[in-house]
Amino acid sequence: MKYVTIIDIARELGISKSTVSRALAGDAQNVKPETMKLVCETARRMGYQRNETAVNLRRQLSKTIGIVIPEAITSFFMNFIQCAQRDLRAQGYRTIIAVSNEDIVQERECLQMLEQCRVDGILMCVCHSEANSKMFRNVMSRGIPIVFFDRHVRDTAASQVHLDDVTASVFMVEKLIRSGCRYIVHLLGPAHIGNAADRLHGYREVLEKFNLPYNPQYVVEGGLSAEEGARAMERFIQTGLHFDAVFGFTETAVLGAKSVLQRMHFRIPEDVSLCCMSGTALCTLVHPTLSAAHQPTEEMAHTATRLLLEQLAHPDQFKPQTVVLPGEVMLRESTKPLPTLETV
Amino acid sequence: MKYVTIIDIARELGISKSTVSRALAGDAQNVKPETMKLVCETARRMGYQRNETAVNLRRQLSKTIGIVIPEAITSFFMNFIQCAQRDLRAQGYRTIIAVSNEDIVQERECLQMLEQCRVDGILMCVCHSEANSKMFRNVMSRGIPIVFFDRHVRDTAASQVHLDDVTASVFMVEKLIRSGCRYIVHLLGPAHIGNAADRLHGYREVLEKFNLPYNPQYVVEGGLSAEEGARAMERFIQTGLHFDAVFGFTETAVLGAKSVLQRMHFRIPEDVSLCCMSGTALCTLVHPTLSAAHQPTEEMAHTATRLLLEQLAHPDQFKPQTVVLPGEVMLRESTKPLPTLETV
DNA sequence: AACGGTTGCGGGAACGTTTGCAAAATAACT
DNA sequence: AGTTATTTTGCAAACGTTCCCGCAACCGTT
Repeated sequence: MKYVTIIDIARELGISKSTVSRALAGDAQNVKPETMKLVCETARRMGYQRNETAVNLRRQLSKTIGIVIPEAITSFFMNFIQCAQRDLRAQGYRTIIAVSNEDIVQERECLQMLEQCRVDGILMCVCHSEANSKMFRNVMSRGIPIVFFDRHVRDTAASQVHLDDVTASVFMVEKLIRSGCRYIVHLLGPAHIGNAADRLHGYREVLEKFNLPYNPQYVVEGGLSAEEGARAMERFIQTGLHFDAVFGFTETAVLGAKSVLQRMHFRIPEDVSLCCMSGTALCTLVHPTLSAAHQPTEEMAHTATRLLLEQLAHPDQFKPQTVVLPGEVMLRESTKPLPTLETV
Repeated sequence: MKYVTIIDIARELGISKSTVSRALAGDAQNVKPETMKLVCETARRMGYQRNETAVNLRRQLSKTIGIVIPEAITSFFMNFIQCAQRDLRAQGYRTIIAVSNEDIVQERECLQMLEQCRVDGILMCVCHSEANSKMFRNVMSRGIPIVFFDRHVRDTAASQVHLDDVTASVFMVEKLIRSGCRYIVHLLGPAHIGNAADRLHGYREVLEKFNLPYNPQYVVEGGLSAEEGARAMERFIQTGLHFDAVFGFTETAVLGAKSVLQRMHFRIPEDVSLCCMSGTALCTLVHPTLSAAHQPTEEMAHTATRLLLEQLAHPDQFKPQTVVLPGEVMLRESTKPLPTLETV
């Protein structure tokens, strides 16, 4: 039950706790090599484990970074966390994860909890592009830097890193059209997620470029979950409108749509091409494999932690930065192959 | 940068910090109602956020529970964490997540980190059934209770909660046989995961029950990941042995096998039935949907946290307990339907 | 008017560590 | 040997809480 403290070690060796502290900190400037060795050895022998709580209280910082994510189902966030955690641990930071469950009230609670834990900084993926922005400002005004990732945040003085949604969706929808699709359903993301507008924008841009008519009936709220996606698909099918492709805001919703289509014996991709943004490893596990634009998860995590660590290291010369990363589009079995150059 | 402390509040009101502390703690016994209201109001007004670090140092505990998981890809662990987190927060506990990446060295580091953070207890899913058992004993001897979940741990004095692997696999394999399968491949889990033996045991038990021969060539190491599962499937197919079903240790490996089969135009379930243990929501997203025995994730999380909290509340009267939960078998499209009673 | 009981509050030590400053011990010079 | 640098050590304060202990003020009882 009782942990060994530096005082125990000091008593054991008949020296002062200051010296023990310095020795364990490896302060070669101020402690004789022999003493140092002696202290370190007895510390190991006695099973000393430094009390981080005391250190944090003394140092007035926690060496802890909070990570707030909206959900913990998609592997994207899990991968992100793992990457970020690795980078942060390398710099001696712990992490504490908080899940907002796509709920702005829970998101506020998460932030408050992180503040009480005196985190030094926060990596955050918001569940609403503006709902909690005054609270974000509050937190930052208390000197806790926030870096937003993945989802856009409207007018903030913080750094952000996210996908180039417009370019990626333009790329993706263009592929659909070049492969022969003309009637493309878009499963729209929720309005409160900023990226939804960008992805829709990309979709419309391509239609315009190819002189195809934009029909709002082909844009349906697809939600985030597989269930919502499935329901959206069913609703669209009931309209009786002809379609030959589905381009979705996110993977899970499209997978929901996919089940519906397959259950109704649509052939993929012969009858309907399927593709989405925000793809993860899941896309390669389903059948047929799903074409998708992937977030550069690792790069996003590296960039976000780098921005945060830089801000922590030099709070004075901080300039908010928005890093936009290119998505990687992977064409798989769920979309028709592009015509070869010869046939064009 | 500077947080408001109880001393600031005390100074503001011209009273002592003791009173402030008591008032904020809601100690109605020892503080006059008016004082209490006054203090709470000024605290809110001044934006007071209690310093958890100081509290923890003083209280000699951290109100923090560590959760160690082997990976963060499967949604099982994510769901588990979310459930556990909810239960723990309800009791005023924070959680800190550590991922061992299926590596025993990293697992040790995780534990050490948690000790340094002075966690009050640990929920743990081991990556090896015995490799770190002396360290587990060490941690527990220091008074930090551990509850192991999901994966079996050989001879430990700690509480455990896991699936009834034998029964669930018996049930699953029986379904295969009753649906007409005779040549069932088993994708075996890694030897260092205790559950693998139980699941294999269930598989053999059913064969015996139905007087079917046990052929070790039909049992192949399937690993944990989709890649390993795919490779295992390929290797088995190359043996040229006839098979009509695959029963896998885990979902991801079976999904890997599934891609291989589908790419080779095996029809599922007409040519090959597919099913697995450790199913998650993923099973319903793939096509055809995958029959699986599901872990009762929420129940497991509830039970594990309950055991841990009980042990924390009454360390003296602690008796290690092993709770074995029944799995829920879901038959989906990847296995042939059972013959109806009339036809039997 | 003196007493015991309650109520509300303040003083101060403690939790384990770091760190500025001063003191002591050692080394390096005259 | 004496002085000055230099290295090595110890003292004590601080971080923000909690909580034991004691003191005062008030209450009701004899």
